[in-house]
Amino acid sequence: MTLSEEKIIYDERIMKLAVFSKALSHPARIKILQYMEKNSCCYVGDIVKFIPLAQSTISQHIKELKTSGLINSFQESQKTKYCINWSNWQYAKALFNNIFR
Amino acid sequence: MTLSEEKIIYDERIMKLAVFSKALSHPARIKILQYMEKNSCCYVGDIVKFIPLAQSTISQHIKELKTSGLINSFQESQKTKYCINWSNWQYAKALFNNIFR
DNA sequence: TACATTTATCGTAATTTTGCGATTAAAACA
DNA sequence: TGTTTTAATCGCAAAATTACGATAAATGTA
Repeated sequence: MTLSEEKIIYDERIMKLAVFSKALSHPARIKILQYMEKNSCCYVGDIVKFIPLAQSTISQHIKELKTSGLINSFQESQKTKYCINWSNWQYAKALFNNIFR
Repeated sequence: MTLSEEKIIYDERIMKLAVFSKALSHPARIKILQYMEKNSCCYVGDIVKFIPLAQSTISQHIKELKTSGLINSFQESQKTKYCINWSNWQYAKALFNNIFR
Protein backbone atom coordinates (compact mmCIF):
# COMPACT_ATOMS: atom_id res chain seq x y z
CA MET A 1 0.00 0.00 0.00
CA THR A 2 3.05 2.25 -0.10
CA LEU A 3 4.22 2.34 -3.70
CA SER A 4 0.97 2.05 -5.55
CA GLU A 5 -1.39 3.37 -2.87
CA GLU A 6 -3.96 1.17 -4.61
CA LYS A 7 -5.93 -1.56 -2.97
CA ILE A 8 -5.89 -4.91 -4.65
CA ILE A 9 -9.19 -5.76 -6.29
CA TYR A 10 -10.41 -9.26 -5.56
CA ASP A 11 -13.40 -10.70 -7.25
CA GLU A 12 -16.84 -10.50 -5.70
CA ARG A 13 -17.18 -14.16 -4.78
CA ILE A 14 -13.77 -14.26 -3.14
CA MET A 15 -14.64 -11.16 -1.12
CA LYS A 16 -17.95 -12.65 0.00
CA LEU A 17 -16.27 -15.88 1.01
CA ALA A 18 -13.69 -13.89 3.00
CA VAL A 19 -16.46 -11.93 4.74
CA PHE A 20 -18.43 -15.06 5.63
CA SER A 21 -15.27 -16.78 6.81
CA LYS A 22 -14.37 -13.85 9.00
CA ALA A 23 -17.82 -14.02 10.57
CA LEU A 24 -17.13 -17.67 11.41
CA SER A 25 -13.57 -17.05 12.59
CA HIS A 26 -14.45 -16.53 16.25
CA PRO A 27 -15.75 -19.43 18.35
CA ALA A 28 -18.33 -17.25 20.12
CA ARG A 29 -19.81 -16.26 16.77
CA ILE A 30 -19.99 -19.89 15.71
CA LYS A 31 -21.87 -20.71 18.91
CA ILE A 32 -24.26 -17.83 18.29
CA LEU A 33 -24.98 -19.09 14.79
CA GLN A 34 -25.48 -22.63 16.05
CA TYR A 35 -27.90 -21.36 18.65
CA MET A 36 -29.83 -19.45 16.00
CA GLU A 37 -29.87 -22.38 13.66
CA LYS A 38 -31.33 -24.61 16.34
CA ASN A 39 -33.77 -22.07 17.75
CA SER A 40 -34.41 -20.35 14.44
CA CYS A 41 -33.94 -16.92 16.08
CA CYS A 42 -32.66 -15.37 19.30
CA TYR A 43 -32.44 -12.28 21.46
CA VAL A 44 -29.19 -10.81 22.74
CA GLY A 45 -30.20 -11.89 26.24
CA ASP A 46 -30.44 -15.55 25.21
CA ILE A 47 -26.83 -15.49 24.05
CA VAL A 48 -25.65 -13.62 27.14
CA LYS A 49 -27.04 -16.53 29.18
CA PHE A 50 -25.54 -19.04 26.75
CA ILE A 51 -21.96 -17.71 26.43
CA PRO A 52 -19.97 -16.30 29.38
CA LEU A 53 -19.04 -12.94 27.84
CA ALA A 54 -20.19 -9.44 28.74
CA GLN A 55 -23.43 -8.17 27.20
CA SER A 56 -21.55 -5.50 25.28
CA THR A 57 -19.22 -8.08 23.84
CA ILE A 58 -22.07 -10.33 22.75
CA SER A 59 -23.78 -7.32 21.20
CA GLN A 60 -20.63 -6.57 19.23
CA HIS A 61 -20.30 -10.14 17.96
CA ILE A 62 -23.93 -10.12 16.88
CA LYS A 63 -23.38 -6.82 15.13
CA GLU A 64 -20.50 -8.34 13.20
CA LEU A 65 -22.61 -11.30 12.20
CA LYS A 66 -25.21 -8.87 10.95
CA THR A 67 -22.62 -6.87 9.02
CA SER A 68 -21.46 -10.08 7.34
CA GLY A 69 -25.01 -10.65 6.14
CA LEU A 70 -25.39 -14.03 7.80
CA ILE A 71 -28.11 -12.77 10.12
CA ASN A 72 -30.68 -10.01 10.16
CA SER A 73 -32.72 -8.30 12.83
CA PHE A 74 -36.33 -7.47 13.56
CA GLN A 75 -37.43 -4.91 16.11
CA GLU A 76 -39.99 -6.29 18.57
CA SER A 77 -40.92 -3.33 20.77
CA GLN A 78 -38.17 -3.36 23.41
CA LYS A 79 -36.41 -6.47 22.18
CA THR A 80 -34.46 -7.11 19.01
CA LYS A 81 -34.95 -10.48 17.41
CA TYR A 82 -32.04 -11.86 15.40
CA CYS A 83 -32.48 -14.58 12.81
CA ILE A 84 -30.39 -16.31 10.22
CA ASN A 85 -30.60 -14.66 6.83
CA TRP A 86 -31.38 -17.80 4.90
CA SER A 87 -30.63 -16.51 1.44
CA ASN A 88 -27.14 -15.39 2.44
CA TRP A 89 -26.80 -18.56 4.45
CA GLN A 90 -27.44 -20.52 1.26
CA TYR A 91 -25.00 -18.33 -0.61
CA ALA A 92 -22.35 -18.96 2.03
CA LYS A 93 -23.06 -22.68 1.91
CA ALA A 94 -22.60 -22.62 -1.86
CA LEU A 95 -19.35 -20.69 -1.66
CA PHE A 96 -17.88 -23.04 0.94
CA ASN A 97 -19.08 -26.04 -1.02
CA ASN A 98 -17.43 -24.60 -4.07
CA ILE A 99 -14.02 -24.09 -2.51
CA PHE A 100 -14.06 -27.44 -0.71
CA ARG A 101 -15.19 -29.15 -3.86
CA MET B 1 -10.83 -11.58 31.04
CA THR B 2 -10.75 -9.21 34.00
CA LEU B 3 -12.93 -10.78 36.70
CA SER B 4 -12.37 -14.45 36.10
CA GLU B 5 -9.02 -14.27 34.32
CA GLU B 6 -10.12 -17.54 32.77
CA LYS B 7 -10.39 -18.20 29.08
CA ILE B 8 -13.64 -19.61 27.87
CA ILE B 9 -13.34 -23.21 26.78
CA TYR B 10 -14.98 -23.96 23.45
CA ASP B 11 -15.30 -27.43 22.11
CA GLU B 12 -12.74 -28.92 19.79
CA ARG B 13 -14.86 -28.90 16.64
CA ILE B 14 -15.90 -25.29 17.16
CA MET B 15 -12.27 -24.29 17.65
CA LYS B 16 -11.21 -26.12 14.51
CA LEU B 17 -13.96 -24.49 12.50
CA ALA B 18 -12.88 -21.08 13.83
CA VAL B 19 -9.27 -21.77 12.86
CA PHE B 20 -10.18 -22.93 9.35
CA SER B 21 -12.50 -19.95 8.93
CA LYS B 22 -9.81 -17.55 10.01
CA ALA B 23 -7.48 -19.06 7.42
CA LEU B 24 -10.13 -18.31 4.79
CA SER B 25 -10.92 -14.85 6.11
CA HIS B 26 -8.46 -12.98 3.91
CA PRO B 27 -8.99 -12.82 0.13
CA ALA B 28 -5.30 -13.32 -0.61
CA ARG B 29 -5.33 -16.56 1.34
CA ILE B 30 -8.40 -17.76 -0.53
CA LYS B 31 -6.61 -17.08 -3.81
CA ILE B 32 -3.56 -18.98 -2.60
CA LEU B 33 -5.70 -21.98 -1.70
CA GLN B 34 -7.50 -21.83 -5.03
CA TYR B 35 -4.15 -21.76 -6.81
CA MET B 36 -2.97 -24.77 -4.85
CA GLU B 37 -6.17 -26.67 -5.44
CA LYS B 38 -5.86 -26.15 -9.18
CA ASN B 39 -2.12 -26.75 -9.40
CA SER B 40 -2.00 -29.31 -6.57
CA CYS B 41 1.00 -27.51 -5.04
CA CYS B 42 2.95 -24.26 -5.32
CA TYR B 43 6.06 -22.36 -4.43
CA VAL B 44 6.07 -18.97 -2.75
CA GLY B 45 7.39 -17.48 -6.00
CA ASP B 46 4.35 -18.69 -7.94
CA ILE B 47 2.05 -16.81 -5.61
CA VAL B 48 4.22 -13.69 -5.64
CA LYS B 49 3.71 -13.63 -9.42
CA PHE B 50 0.01 -14.37 -8.99
CA ILE B 51 -0.94 -11.82 -6.30
CA PRO B 52 0.40 -8.25 -6.18
CA LEU B 53 1.69 -8.28 -2.62
CA ALA B 54 5.25 -8.18 -1.31
CA GLN B 55 7.10 -11.49 -1.04
CA SER B 56 7.29 -11.14 2.74
CA THR B 57 3.55 -10.64 2.92
CA ILE B 58 2.85 -13.70 0.78
CA SER B 59 5.23 -15.70 2.94
CA GLN B 60 3.32 -14.59 6.02
CA HIS B 61 -0.05 -15.57 4.54
CA ILE B 62 1.31 -18.97 3.54
CA LYS B 63 2.69 -19.43 7.04
CA GLU B 64 -0.76 -18.74 8.46
CA LEU B 65 -2.34 -21.26 6.12
CA LYS B 66 0.23 -23.76 7.31
CA THR B 67 -0.51 -22.96 10.95
CA SER B 68 -4.19 -23.55 10.32
CA GLY B 69 -3.37 -27.02 9.05
CA LEU B 70 -4.92 -26.50 5.62
CA ILE B 71 -1.58 -26.82 3.88
CA ASN B 72 1.78 -28.43 4.55
CA SER B 73 5.27 -27.96 3.21
CA PHE B 74 8.05 -30.03 1.72
CA GLN B 75 11.62 -28.87 1.41
CA GLU B 76 13.03 -29.23 -2.11
CA SER B 77 16.67 -28.16 -1.86
CA GLN B 78 16.42 -24.35 -2.22
CA LYS B 79 12.67 -24.21 -2.77
CA THR B 80 9.81 -24.98 -0.42
CA LYS B 81 6.84 -26.74 -1.94
CA TYR B 82 3.46 -26.07 -0.38
CA CYS B 83 0.52 -28.40 -0.87
CA ILE B 84 -2.98 -28.77 0.43
CA ASN B 85 -3.20 -31.04 3.44
CA TRP B 86 -5.98 -33.20 2.10
CA SER B 87 -6.97 -34.85 5.35
CA ASN B 88 -7.46 -31.51 7.09
CA TRP B 89 -9.09 -30.19 3.93
CA GLN B 90 -11.63 -33.00 4.20
CA TYR B 91 -12.08 -32.26 7.87
CA ALA B 92 -12.70 -28.57 7.10
CA LYS B 93 -15.15 -29.52 4.37
CA ALA B 94 -17.04 -31.71 6.81
CA LEU B 95 -17.16 -28.99 9.47
CA PHE B 96 -18.47 -26.38 7.02
CA ASN B 97 -20.95 -28.87 5.63
CA ASN B 98 -22.10 -29.57 9.13
CA ILE B 99 -22.75 -25.97 10.09
CA PHE B 100 -24.37 -25.09 6.75
CA ARG B 101 -26.53 -28.15 6.94
C1' DT C 1 34.60 -18.55 -5.96
C1' DA C 2 31.30 -14.89 -6.93
C1' DC C 3 26.64 -14.12 -8.03
C1' DA C 4 21.74 -15.17 -8.48
C1' DT C 5 17.53 -17.35 -6.74
C1' DT C 6 14.42 -18.57 -3.26
C1' DT C 7 12.28 -18.14 0.98
C1' DA C 8 12.18 -17.01 6.03
C1' DT C 9 12.41 -13.80 9.43
C1' DC C 10 13.00 -9.28 11.73
C1' DG C 11 11.54 -4.71 12.86
C1' DT C 12 8.16 -1.43 12.30
C1' DA C 13 3.82 1.14 11.49
C1' DA C 14 -1.03 1.36 10.81
C1' DT C 15 -5.21 -0.69 11.47
C1' DT C 16 -8.49 -3.95 13.33
C1' DT C 17 -10.19 -7.03 16.79
C1' DT C 18 -11.55 -8.41 21.26
C1' DG C 19 -13.20 -7.51 25.64
C1' DC C 20 -14.79 -4.80 29.43
C1' DG C 21 -17.52 -1.40 32.25
C1' DA C 22 -20.38 2.58 32.06
C1' DT C 23 -23.88 4.90 30.08
C1' DT C 24 -27.86 5.74 27.25
C1' DA C 25 -32.39 5.02 25.16
C1' DA C 26 -36.69 2.92 24.59
C1' DA C 27 -40.34 0.24 25.93
C1' DA C 28 -42.85 -2.40 29.61
C1' DC C 29 -44.58 -2.61 34.04
C1' DA C 30 -46.01 -1.52 38.88
C1' DT D 1 -44.76 8.52 37.39
C1' DG D 2 -40.82 5.80 38.80
C1' DT D 3 -38.55 1.37 38.07
C1' DT D 4 -37.11 -2.55 35.42
C1' DT D 5 -35.75 -4.85 31.20
C1' DT D 6 -33.38 -5.02 26.92
C1' DA D 7 -29.99 -3.80 23.86
C1' DA D 8 -26.88 -0.30 21.61
C1' DT D 9 -23.08 2.47 21.95
C1' DC D 10 -19.02 4.93 23.90
C1' DG D 11 -14.39 5.01 25.58
C1' DC D 12 -10.61 2.50 26.55
C1' DA D 13 -6.79 -1.00 26.76
C1' DA D 14 -4.53 -5.01 25.10
C1' DA D 15 -3.60 -7.95 21.53
C1' DA D 16 -3.64 -9.46 16.78
C1' DT D 17 -3.47 -8.60 11.85
C1' DT D 18 -1.73 -6.75 7.63
C1' DA D 19 1.72 -4.86 4.95
C1' DC D 20 6.24 -3.34 3.88
C1' DG D 21 11.41 -3.14 3.30
C1' DA D 22 15.69 -4.96 4.79
C1' DT D 23 18.31 -8.66 5.70
C1' DA D 24 19.89 -13.40 6.24
C1' DA D 25 20.55 -18.21 4.95
C1' DA D 26 20.78 -21.80 1.79
C1' DT D 27 21.25 -23.62 -2.61
C1' DG D 28 22.17 -23.41 -7.51
C1' DT D 29 24.84 -21.50 -11.41
C1' DA D 30 28.49 -19.04 -14.23
